Amino acid sequence: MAGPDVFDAIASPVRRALLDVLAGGARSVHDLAAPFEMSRPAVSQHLRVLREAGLVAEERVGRERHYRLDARPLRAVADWAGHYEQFWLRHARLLREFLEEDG
Amino acid sequence: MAGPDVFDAIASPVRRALLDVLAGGARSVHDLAAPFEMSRPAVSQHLRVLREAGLVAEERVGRERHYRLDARPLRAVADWAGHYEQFWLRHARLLREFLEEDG
DNA sequence: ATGATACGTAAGAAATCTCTTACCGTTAAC
DNA sequence: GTTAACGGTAAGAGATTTCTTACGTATCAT
Repeated sequence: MAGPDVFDAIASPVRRALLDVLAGGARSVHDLAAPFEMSRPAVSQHLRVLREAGLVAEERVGRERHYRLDARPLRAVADWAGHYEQFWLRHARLLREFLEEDG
Repeated sequence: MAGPDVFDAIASPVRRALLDVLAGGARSVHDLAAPFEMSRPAVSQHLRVLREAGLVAEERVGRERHYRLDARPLRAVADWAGHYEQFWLRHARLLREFLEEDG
C-alpha cells in the first residue's frame, strides 16, 4: 500500500528518464524499455510507480500498451520548489553585492 | 557512498518539512528535532542527507550547530519540473475546450 | 573539576527498493 | 490452430533506507 507520492516517483533517475522520453509522445513499453540496460519487467515496475503517482496513463492498443505522460502532478513539484525561489535569488543578490562592493 | 542527489533528498516528507522550517530562518538541531516524533539522531541523519545534497549549511555556534537553508539546488528541481509546464497547460486547455464545445 | 547539554557517529534491526528469472494471459501473424 | 510478440505479476535476492540505542566529543553551567 505504498502511497502514490510524486516526489518519490521522480526521485529515480530511471523514472525521470522515462518521463523525458514520454514528453516526446506516447510509447509502448517495448519502446520505452529499449534504451535501458535493464530487463523489461524492471521497466514495467518503474512504470507502475509512475502510474500510481498519476504521472502516466496507459492505453491498450492491440497487444501493446501505450503510455502517455500526464504532467499534472508535476505542477505540485514546480510550485513547491518555486516557493524557494526568493531564497536562491537572495543568495545570488548577496553574492553580486559582495562582488560589487569589492570593485 | 550514496550520491548527493537533490531529487533523492527531497523525496522524504520529513526532509521537506525540515526545509520548510529552515525557510523561516536558521535553527539548531535541537529546535529542528522538536516537532518530530522521532529521535534526535534520526533528525541528524536527515540533516546529513540534506547537507550532502547542498540544501543546508551548518554553522557551529557554541555547543550548538545552526543549520541554514541553501535553496540553490532547488532551482534545478524547479527548472526540471518547469519544463513540463507546457504539458499540464495543454491538459488544462484541452479540458477547457472540451467543456466549451459542450456548452 | 564536575555534571549537564548539544550533537555527531556507530551498529544493528526492520522495512523498503530495485533488480532478476519464471510464468501467465492476451493479441497478432501465419 | 500454432506460434510468436507484448507486457503484467510473482517470488526472491541483494542493496539501500530509516529508524533505534549506545556511545564519544565539545561546550556551557556551577
